[in-house]
Amino acid sequence: MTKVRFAPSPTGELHLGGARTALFNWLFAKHTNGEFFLRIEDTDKERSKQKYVDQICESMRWLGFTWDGPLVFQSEREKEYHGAVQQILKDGNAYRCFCSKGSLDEARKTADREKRIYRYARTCRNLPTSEETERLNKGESFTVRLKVPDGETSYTDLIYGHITVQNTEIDDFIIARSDGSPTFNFVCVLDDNAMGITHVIRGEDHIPNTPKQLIIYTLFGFQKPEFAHLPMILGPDKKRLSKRHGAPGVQKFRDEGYLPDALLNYLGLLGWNPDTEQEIFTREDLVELFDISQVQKKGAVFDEKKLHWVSGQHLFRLSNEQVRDHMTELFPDWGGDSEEPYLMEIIASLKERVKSLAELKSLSRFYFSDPEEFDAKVAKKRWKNDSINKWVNEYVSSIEGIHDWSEDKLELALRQTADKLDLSSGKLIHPVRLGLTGIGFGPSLFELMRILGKKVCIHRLKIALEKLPQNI
RNA sequence: GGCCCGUUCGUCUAGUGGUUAGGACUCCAGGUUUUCAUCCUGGCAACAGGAGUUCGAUUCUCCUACGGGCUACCA
Repeated sequence: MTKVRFAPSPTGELHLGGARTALFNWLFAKHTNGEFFLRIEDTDKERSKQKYVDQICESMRWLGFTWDGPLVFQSEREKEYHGAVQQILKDGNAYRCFCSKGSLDEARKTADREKRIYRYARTCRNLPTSEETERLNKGESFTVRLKVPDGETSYTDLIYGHITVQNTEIDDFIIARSDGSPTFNFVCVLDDNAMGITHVIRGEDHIPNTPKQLIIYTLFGFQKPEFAHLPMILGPDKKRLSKRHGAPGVQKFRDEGYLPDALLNYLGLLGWNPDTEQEIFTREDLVELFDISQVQKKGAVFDEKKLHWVSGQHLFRLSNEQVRDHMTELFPDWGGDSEEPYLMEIIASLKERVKSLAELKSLSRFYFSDPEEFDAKVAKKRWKNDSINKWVNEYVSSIEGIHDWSEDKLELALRQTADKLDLSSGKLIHPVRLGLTGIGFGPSLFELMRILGKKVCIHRLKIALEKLPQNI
């Protein structure tokens, strides 16, 4: 059975890049009927925060990425890591390094200045046991470095293909810091092995780490997983979208009213495509079609305009009830104490003209309260002079007598009024819309009038007749 | 600097040793619509450059350029 994991470090909220890595892992797991785990990489105690753990979990839930088994925290596995460090030292595949941070920094700077390639000089690689014991007894602090063997390391990436690195390019890297805590490349292997991970799917930025980790797998005799590296998500400047460069967190998209499935759809198509001309996919479609070998190798620029479009497509494919559920989840106050059927009418009239839940909320305002003000630009264009008052008044009189408050009747009344006044219907429709909603766009006038009801319409038009002429 | 990776319209992408290089988003024009949105029609717009292989390269190879990642006692 395939087992994959998403392993964020809780040093920030879940951002787009992380969300996509999680998505591809999740899709891969679901597509292969495997398991998907969530592991919190909190070995960096300085920067890891509980707040971010909570935020990441919340975002994962919002996206619908439920994980199998318990949440794994690296901070809870220190004993295992410590044992492994002792083991690898005992095996002679790692050694204690007494070089100070300061002297290493110095060596690095010197190499830079002299335009040489910096490599750790392996000063401590073959220290005589006596010297090592002596320095240990003196209480000198040390790190533990891996003894990188000669030769080369290669693997076949599920996305990038064969990758080979000469081991001479790999430093004897540190696997345990001077405070005894293990580093990423070491614990990553230990955990993936312990969790039985079969496929490591992560960002392209980990490609250089993979040979290091492969060496550790070999040294411990662990079974190696498959690796797949995902290209980066780029900003408009083609630079990696990262936290430092203001990568938006997943929660921002939720707050702006994007549906999780829309975000998933968009993110899925960013760097992957199932070789069809279809663009809109449900979560189930994605699971069914996902194939990691079709993932693109180059980074992809994030385009919010297209996400916006995808979002609109998803929104109008939902039933009115589904939209209502999303609205009440995101905006608990939305709709106030309005009756269910009223909300359904509202959603039906708006859902295909908006692209996000936030837009729906804002456009629906006039359904719940009288307009507080009238769009000045529209007023200037549509309510130019006093004769508008006369026309609107005439229409109000004509609809006051309507008992069957239907769109047909309302339209008939309007056309008759317009005829009587020798006007094109538009001359009357626009001012009436403005008076009723305060804005110059929205659903069909007669539809929104029907939904608002007779009493509200007449009331609002009377207010408008008083207020709007003041703006002329 | 070194190592690794990449390069088709502005963006996301499809594609083939011979195609009018296809689709989507954006943008523009027109149509529908009482408005907006939708919808429909149309338009702009790409194989990074050079050499080689070949009857023929966007497609295969090499080089260059450009872009990205890594180069920590971060992950």
